[in-house]
Amino acid sequence: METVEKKILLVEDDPNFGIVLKDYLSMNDFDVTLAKNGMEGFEKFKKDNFDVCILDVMMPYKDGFTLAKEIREKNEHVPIVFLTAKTMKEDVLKGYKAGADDYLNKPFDSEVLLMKLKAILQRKASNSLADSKQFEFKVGNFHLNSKLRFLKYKDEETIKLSPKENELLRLLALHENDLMPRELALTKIWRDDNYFTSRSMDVYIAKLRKYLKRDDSVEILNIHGEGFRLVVKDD
Amino acid sequence: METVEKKILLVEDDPNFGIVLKDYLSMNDFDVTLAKNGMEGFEKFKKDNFDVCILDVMMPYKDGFTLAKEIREKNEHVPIVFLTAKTMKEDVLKGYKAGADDYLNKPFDSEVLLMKLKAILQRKASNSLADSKQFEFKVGNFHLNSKLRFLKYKDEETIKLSPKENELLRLLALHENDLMPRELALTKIWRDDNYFTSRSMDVYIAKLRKYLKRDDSVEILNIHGEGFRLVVKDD
DNA sequence: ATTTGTGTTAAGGTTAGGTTAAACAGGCGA
DNA sequence: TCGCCTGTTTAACCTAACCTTAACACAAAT
Repeated sequence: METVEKKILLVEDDPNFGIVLKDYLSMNDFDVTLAKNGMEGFEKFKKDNFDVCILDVMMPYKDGFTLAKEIREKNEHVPIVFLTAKTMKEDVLKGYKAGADDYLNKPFDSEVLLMKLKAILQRKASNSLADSKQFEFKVGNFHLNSKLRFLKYKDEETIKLSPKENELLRLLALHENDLMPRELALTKIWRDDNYFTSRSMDVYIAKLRKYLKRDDSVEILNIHGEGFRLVVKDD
Repeated sequence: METVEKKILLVEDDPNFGIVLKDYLSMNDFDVTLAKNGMEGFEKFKKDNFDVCILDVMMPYKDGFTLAKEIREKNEHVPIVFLTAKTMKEDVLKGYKAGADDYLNKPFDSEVLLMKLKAILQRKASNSLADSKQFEFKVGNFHLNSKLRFLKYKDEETIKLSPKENELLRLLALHENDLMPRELALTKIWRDDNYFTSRSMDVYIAKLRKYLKRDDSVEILNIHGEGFRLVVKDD
């Protein structure tokens, strides 16, 4: 199993710098969405759930602070990091007032940014108590959202999952490339381990296999008498 | 009622600087405990509950990083701010690794420190606070004014909403693109969760769907047995 | 060879949800 | 007081979603 990459919203008006930073962060296993200005940034923010926002302060039309305030209105908790060329004290103060989590002066060391992001995300993760519940997975070219109960293939179709389908696939994903014991699913999902629930589970395995057929690199294998194995082949 | 002053543990080996900073923070309504070295700092940390720790990095015997690690072992969440004279990248990285919440280079502006402290404490506090009252939403091409109970489509018609319609749409908007659990609406709006209130809610969902029909990019989806999801598609 | 386990499809039953319309309730003006 | 308006609930009917069970075929283990 692989956890879904953390989503970053990067709002930066300088296209060159924006692309470079985006690529750098992507290389470091972040899922980066780049917006070219404050307007676009806010639109993108509303349409998705981000783990961190990185905002350039100086942008035409809508500066980083204004954007930050709008973002804060929609989401009180999402961490915000400002980038600025200025090292003016007023700006720094304004930034913290706007709800910044951190502050970086350009030019900054990309490794430092990485560290800050990691620190912020880690802090956030440990802040939420019920974080043991994991509900987003990347399985081959599929994306499983176990909270909203859907499976998406390559930004194409969205497949709605029934509660049982969803739970079963989630359990398989949690044990990706490893044995997911029959008994585990039966006790966790069906709360009973008998002939009929076991057959019911097989029916659901068949359903999941049908969904997963559209990606050759993903497969549910049976381990006779033991359970199932969700296999994801490398490309 | 007045909130109790926030407690700060300040660990700083330079006595002059330490006293000055302590007084400055005290004047700004913090309850500051000053320790002259890492050893003393850790002892004091164990004996009390602090809201923030401010640690000098360069101290004899036990440096700030080592102290931070010890503190983190005892308390995973307490925010830590480092002070350092050095501006070395290695130090900054080391700081974030040690679980820093923020980082300040000496000499720093005391007002900036104050801002950072406020930001850190506020963030921590608002993490536990309930959702703020929000009354205006943009949902696709609609504009919802929840205070005046109307819904407007593209500067065209103004649709008046009944109290229940309004509250329900507001709840959905607050959870845009995310699950709005059935139970949440029933307890928040209907104050009772039974068969009939649940059916009533379905009737209201139908009404809202009728309103939202004029914009193809907006849709209320059902998640069987869980609740509803207000989805706004990209253009 | 026989038993036990799995793959798969389809039928059946149950519950949740979509929708419309009628019933009900309270406020308000005639 | 009566009727009307508005908002809300209840009822009714229908479809969709979900899950189990049955049935039959095949595979694996013994």
